[in-house]
Order: sequence, then structure tokens, then C-alpha cells
Amino acid sequence: MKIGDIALETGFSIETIRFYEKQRLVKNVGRNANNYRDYGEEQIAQLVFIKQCRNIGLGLEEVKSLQSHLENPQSDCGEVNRLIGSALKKVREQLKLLHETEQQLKHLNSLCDHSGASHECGIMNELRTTSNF
Amino acid sequence: MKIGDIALETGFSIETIRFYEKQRLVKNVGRNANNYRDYGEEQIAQLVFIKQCRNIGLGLEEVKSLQSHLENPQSDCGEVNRLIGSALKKVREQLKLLHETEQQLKHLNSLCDHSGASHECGIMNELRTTSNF
DNA sequence: ATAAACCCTGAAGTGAATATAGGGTCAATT
DNA sequence: AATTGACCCTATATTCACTTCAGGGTTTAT
Repeated sequence: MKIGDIALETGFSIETIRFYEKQRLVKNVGRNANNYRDYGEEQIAQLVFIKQCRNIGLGLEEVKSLQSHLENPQSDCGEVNRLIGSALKKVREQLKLLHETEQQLKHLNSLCDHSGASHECGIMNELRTTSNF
Repeated sequence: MKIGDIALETGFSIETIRFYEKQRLVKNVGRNANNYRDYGEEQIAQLVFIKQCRNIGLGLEEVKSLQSHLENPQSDCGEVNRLIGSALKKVREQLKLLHETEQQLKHLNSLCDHSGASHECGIMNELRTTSNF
């Protein structure tokens, strides 16, 4: 299986897959005669695992950490719990901020919907006055 | 007013304020005899304006664009509208994704809350099976 | 006099990719 | 046989918004 195929299959870009290999997140990649990378089921599983981790907001080093728990089934899973717990906490903080941002933007968005001189634009006037310009 | 003072006043770090000056987001910064930067009300307004823009998710180039609308009151505010509109759209997309992420994480978080071998960890087992490892 | 707490510059590092330059390989068509 | 287009390769640079670092100078308090 060539890199373009696995890219299609996993939804990662070719460049990202090569990048993950350099970062040792994708392992045991073979090469065929012409030096093209050769992928199999193992690499698909690795990439799907990475995708899941990235989708829940984990960083690449955290992904590596979870990979090592996969590879060492006897390891204590306390770290896994901490990792997921703190990811959940971070996501909830982000959600709170993003909700506030949405309210701000909705408010601004309501202040102008026409074209005209900036000094008569409700959005610009709001931004100007709240920053004491 | 020295950089440390305005940093405290505006909530930006000293380094960020110097960085914004290099990026021409903060302007007309004076210098006193010892070559220390010297700030006044104008720079406070600039930084508060930047802070508002960053808080609603705008990038530095977008901040510059809004600044130029402040500086050119006769300019057409159509761009301002588009900018805010697309920011709102992006934020809503992010919110949708983040809500999904939260659900995922809540689910995972419910699968294990003890210490033990990783191969008996509900979180790890979920991640393993969904990636076909 | 000295130490702590400021300030300065310029360059490099961060994360997670994405893009670019410059080249090799392969299958199909002309 | 030659060429075209779609792939693949490496290595390096760029992105964004900062942050950190190295190596200094200045001011304030003891």
C-alpha cells in the first residue's frame, strides 16, 4: 500500500503521514524496490489511533504516551486517566471561552450589516469606544 | 509609562508587547533617555483594541485591517462586516467540533477511574478496539 | 557596593503541520 | 521510443502567535 492510498484511507495528508513517521508516531514502515514507502494494516491502525487522539485534543507527545500504554499492557493506566481528565478539563475551559466569544461576535454582528463609511459602522464604533480611542 | 506598567495594565506580557511593536500593531512608542520604551494613553488604547480583536478570534493581520478602518474613517466598512461574519462562522464551527470532543472525552472518562494494568483500562480498550489494534 | 528588579536587542525555539525546490519512478499514450 | 501526467522521494523553509534564551545595560533599595 502506497502513501497516497493510506492517506485516502485514513484522511491524513501525505505530508502529515511522512511527518508522523519522522516523529516516530507511525512505525515499521516498509520500503519497496523503488524506495516508495509500503504500508499495511499495522500502519492503518496506528494512524486511526493517532486520529482518535488528535480528535480529542491530545498533543503528539500525549499520543506517544498512550501508544506506549498500548505497547506495554502491564503499565499502570493512572497516567491515561490523568491525561483524559485534563484533556476534558481543557476542552471545557475552551468551550466556555468560545461561548463568550460567540456572544461577543453575535453582538458585534448585529451592529452593522450595510456598507458605508467606517466611522458610521456600528461594529467599528463599538470597538473604538470600548478601547477608549 | 514603562513596558512593565503597561503590561500589567493591559494584561499582555512584556514580550508580547515588544512583539506587537515589531509587527507594527503598536505604534508611536517613545523612548526616554535610557532607551527604555515610553508608553502613553494612545498605546493603551491600541493594546486594548488588539485585545478585543484577539478575544474574538481575529488574527494579527485582521487586527491590522480593523486598525486601518479606525485610521481611515471614510473607508468602506464592508470588509469589517465580512471579517466579523466569517469570524462568527468559524467560531460556530469550532464550537460544534468542541462539543463533539467534549462528548467523546466524557465517554472515555467514564470508562476507567482506577489505577491498574493498561490492558484492563476501559479507556485504553476503547481506543484500541476502535482503531482495530 | 552590591544585589534585585527592571530594561534592551537579536536570534532561536514551540507545535503541528503545510509548502517549496528539485529530483526520481511508473503506466499509458503517441 | 519518447513523452506526458500522476505518483513518489528528500531536505529545507514557512506558517502563526508567541515564548525563551543569550548576553548585555540601568535603576532602585539595602
